[in-house]
Amino acid sequence: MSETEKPLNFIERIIRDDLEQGAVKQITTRFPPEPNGYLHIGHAKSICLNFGLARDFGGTCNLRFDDTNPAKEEVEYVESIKRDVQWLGFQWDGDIRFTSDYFDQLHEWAVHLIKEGKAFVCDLSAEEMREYRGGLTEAGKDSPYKTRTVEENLELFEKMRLGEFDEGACALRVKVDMASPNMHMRDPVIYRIKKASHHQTGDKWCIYPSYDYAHGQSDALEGITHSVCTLEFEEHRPLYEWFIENLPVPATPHQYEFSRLEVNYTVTSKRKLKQLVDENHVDGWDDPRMPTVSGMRRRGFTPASIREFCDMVGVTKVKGVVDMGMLEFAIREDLNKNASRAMCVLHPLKVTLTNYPEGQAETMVAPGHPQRDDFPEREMPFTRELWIDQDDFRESANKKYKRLVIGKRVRLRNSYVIEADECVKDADDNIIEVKARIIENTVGNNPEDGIKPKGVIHWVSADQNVNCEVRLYDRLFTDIAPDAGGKDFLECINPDSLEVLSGCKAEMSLANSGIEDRFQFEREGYFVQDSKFSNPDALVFNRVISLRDTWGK
RNA sequence: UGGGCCGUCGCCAAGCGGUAAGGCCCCGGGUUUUGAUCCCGGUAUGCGCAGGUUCGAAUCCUGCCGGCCCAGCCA
Repeated sequence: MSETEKPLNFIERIIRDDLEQGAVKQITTRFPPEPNGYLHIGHAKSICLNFGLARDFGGTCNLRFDDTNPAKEEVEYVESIKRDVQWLGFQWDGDIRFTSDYFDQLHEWAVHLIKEGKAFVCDLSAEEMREYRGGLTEAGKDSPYKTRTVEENLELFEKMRLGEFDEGACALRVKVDMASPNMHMRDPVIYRIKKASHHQTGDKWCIYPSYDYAHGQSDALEGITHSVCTLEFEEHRPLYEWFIENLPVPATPHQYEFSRLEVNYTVTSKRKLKQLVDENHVDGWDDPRMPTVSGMRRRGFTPASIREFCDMVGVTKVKGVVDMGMLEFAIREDLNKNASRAMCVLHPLKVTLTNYPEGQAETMVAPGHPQRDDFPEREMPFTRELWIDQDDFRESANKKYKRLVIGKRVRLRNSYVIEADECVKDADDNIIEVKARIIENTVGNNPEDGIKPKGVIHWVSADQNVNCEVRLYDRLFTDIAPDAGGKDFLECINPDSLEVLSGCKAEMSLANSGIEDRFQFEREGYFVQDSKFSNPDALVFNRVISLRDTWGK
């Protein structure tokens, strides 16, 4: 019992201690995406972490859009993010929050900092500011505008707010320490002019708070106890704390950092993902090959499998790259347990059973799931002409090949054992038909002559089946680290990442499947009915993931 | 080169001074009307390296080495 308990990660341990020591009564976390792109697998980890923490420790988790940069943000993104969070199985506490909800308070506190002599309006240009900031090894120097009086700063800041200055003409900066070895402490900008209308506040503002200034204060306003973010914000923590100490905020949240999730053979950079979409390398943000939450949804991943994957990889401060195989394991594990089985022939090859009467048909019955009895049985007609997969027949083969070979037997899944006699070829020497015979009385029984077939193949009646299109996906990139420095990730794109198969033949039970229904096409893999291209008259299935294959096709 | 952080099996990851969990991958074997699933078994005398403290060190100390991040009016 206790030996199977999962050890707590470092953040869970901090929370457990805070709760035990009474540092906090109840925890509140938040997932704070910027609505400037679609969520990807890395965000999924953050979502699972933040919402999971709240769930496991009896707290709550907010969804807050960090919308301080109207130039890059859009409502389309906030809508997709809301949908993705819910699809993943989480519900935020109360209403959706926006950092922009706090613009008034944030502005008021900026004025407060000015009055305290801790903030000033700086007229340095961006380039000048960079020069004054100094370098990694040398201290920066004070802005010549740092000595402006409180009154002057108040007046200038008000003029900024009123739109009297052009973008970039000046910015509000906080007086921290130009000599700090931490670059973020060198009098950072907390308000800048951006004459862009905002998706939430419209044209009310033309000055917007910076992330560093807005984030911690928003956390404080929402009563966030544990503000969890990724490693690159580690150096921002002293600044985060500086604001909390220097402003009359209602709470004292604390920031903790963990390493972001990366998966090999893919990219998780919003910029690159957006580029793939904008330059049409993929079919939109929800292309089934994309590592976005919407792409994975369309690909056929289940929310549970993504949660399980995030759980498997753990939470640490170690930068690492998780093997794609782990993600594949998570979805296979879920679908193996929960997807109903079906047969679908991807590359049809006709088999004519010469000893089976024309016009005759019997009904074969197959379990919906081999290990579960709560799935309804499937019925399928068996007829003289069938489809099997081209890969499942060879004129001759060595003994390792366990499928249909001339002169040999094979079991048709859930049906008869058959033996091949000959094959028919076209003018180009392509095999276009196999002539075979059923072995009598082998449905549910082994052949009476004791010659058992080596293998089992799937099939579909050539008379009654469901025609469909099947889309096979492979990894979007051929390089194990398309994101790694130096290379152009676009050149790593796998030209064969999508293979569209039309004229596939599926068993009749798939005729009434619905959008996003998932199946295991036996011996092939897991498939989902595509939410974009599939319709009742033209079914389209996406391969979520192939079956584990230790033989290698 | 200033500062911050990180180095335990091919990949994730436990371990918090008492003698290296687990998962993925991989390799054997068993069951099987899916070359799937499932079930058994195997895989670090060693924890970046070198010293030191200790009866005892992945865990403590010292010094190195390696990697990542920071000089946006992005988040």
